[in-house]
Amino acid sequence: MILPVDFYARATLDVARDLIGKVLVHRTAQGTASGLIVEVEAYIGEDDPACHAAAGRTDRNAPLYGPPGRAYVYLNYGLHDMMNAVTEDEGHPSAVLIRALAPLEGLPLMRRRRSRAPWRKGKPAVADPDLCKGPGNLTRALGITLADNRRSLARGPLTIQDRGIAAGAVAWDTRIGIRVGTEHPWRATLAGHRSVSGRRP
DNA sequence: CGTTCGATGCACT
DNA sequence: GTGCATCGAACGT
Repeated sequence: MILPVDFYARATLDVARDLIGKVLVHRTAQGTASGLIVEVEAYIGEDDPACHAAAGRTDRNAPLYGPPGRAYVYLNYGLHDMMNAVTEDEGHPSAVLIRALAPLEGLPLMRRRRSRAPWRKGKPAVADPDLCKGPGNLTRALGITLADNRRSLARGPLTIQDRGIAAGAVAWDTRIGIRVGTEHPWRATLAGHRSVSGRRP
């Protein structure tokens, strides 16, 4: 079942917690790829210094201010596309960053996309549990790009689904990879899962 | 284990 | 011009 817009129109921390164990699916002309969400981070409002809305509204972060249930995709470090799910109500800039998946469907397609990265030329193949480990890696494996920015997650080809998978315990700790706002325990992981990036509580 | 650093594009000052 | 919500390799402990 595809998660409806209502799922996202709630407090961001609740959405983050509930996204653990759901399935991110991307259908493209090359095929379908999907993975179980095992790591997310919440970015909440203009008062959160790590949120892109911290300095107010701009052309780039406008999707954060828009309706919930849309994708907010942006390019980071000139190399990596990051995918967020926009949460809360219009005018309340907040989102959940998808940071890691456990690969489910389309493994050969993911392997092909990962190995196509310029910096992986001539390198050994990525191990299956690592295909979607990290926010830049998962967008590459699923073929998610800036073209998906603002897309509704309630209609294909990019959706998040509830497949009734019984996930384990959710662990909370501080967000990683940021220089400000590190005090908030707004990173949720599927406890101990090996596809989680970085620290693994 | 840990820290450092280059690649790379663009929004923002 | 500066600084990233990164990745992966190189090097130090």
